[in-house]
Amino acid sequence: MPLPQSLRMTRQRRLILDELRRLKTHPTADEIFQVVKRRMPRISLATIYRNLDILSQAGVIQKLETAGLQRRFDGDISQHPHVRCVKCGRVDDMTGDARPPRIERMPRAEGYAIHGYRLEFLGTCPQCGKGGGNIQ
Amino acid sequence: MPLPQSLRMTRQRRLILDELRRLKTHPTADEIFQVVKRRMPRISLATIYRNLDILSQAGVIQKLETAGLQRRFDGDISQHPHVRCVKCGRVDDMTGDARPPRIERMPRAEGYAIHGYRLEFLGTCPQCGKGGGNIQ
DNA sequence: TTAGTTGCAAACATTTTGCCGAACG
DNA sequence: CGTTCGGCAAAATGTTTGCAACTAA
Repeated sequence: MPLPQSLRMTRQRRLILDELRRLKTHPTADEIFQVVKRRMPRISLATIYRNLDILSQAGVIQKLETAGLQRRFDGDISQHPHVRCVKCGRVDDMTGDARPPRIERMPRAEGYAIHGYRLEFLGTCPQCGKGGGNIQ
Repeated sequence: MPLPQSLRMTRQRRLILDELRRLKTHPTADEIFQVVKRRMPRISLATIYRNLDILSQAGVIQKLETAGLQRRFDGDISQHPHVRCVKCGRVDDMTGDARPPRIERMPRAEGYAIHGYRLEFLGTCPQCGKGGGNIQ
């Protein structure tokens, strides 16, 4: 479904965008839903999905291409590396030197035109590190 | 669900493993199902899922952590880079120098213990490269 | 005024689970 | 012969869609 000719800033869209930008947790659609619902109780999950889709297509937010069955979103559209906790699935920003790694000796694939790559760090988050971690 | 004390090599498991190793396409569970069904028509999709899960837990196959809603599997358990076609979702092996990139200046994340990273190349596959490519 | 948007419910797609009879070792 | 496994159907999970009413511009 292509973007419409003009985008309206509805109360719902504004709120979704504000909350996504406020959260630093790279939330899933449902996590955004739970937060937004506190301020707008009758909002529907479908509205969340539709707006996340429209906003990411418009380049206002990022749909993260992190591994896993659930999609996560980021209000920060700058390209920066993420860590994913292998135990609970939580995603955080990497801090410090955010420079991407230099890839020497680019591998090839027969017939493919390579455009780029996606890098995701794996680790154990603070919560899961101590206490053994609950697999979510 | 933990692995049982002993694993049996049933006809179903054998067939799933053989077909997965034969295919070089990093198939989804359903794609394996379609292929296996030709030789064992009464097999169930649940059996495919259960066996793919058990075999990957046992380290016999790989559950790929590629982006996207659908999981893909690889009968080759060596760590090697993959390309994903951004147009059709197909996944192929990278050939040539398969050495992982050297990451200088490892970024950090507060409180995380970083174990490693996941690298996935993006590109356009031979089919999608010519003809504009059909979004699947 | 009208194209774009919402809430709701229902549909969809993928993966998981409970049950019980079958079969591997 | 005990444990593991398979087939089936149903459930669970995450996402998308059709539609009539509503609303921002």
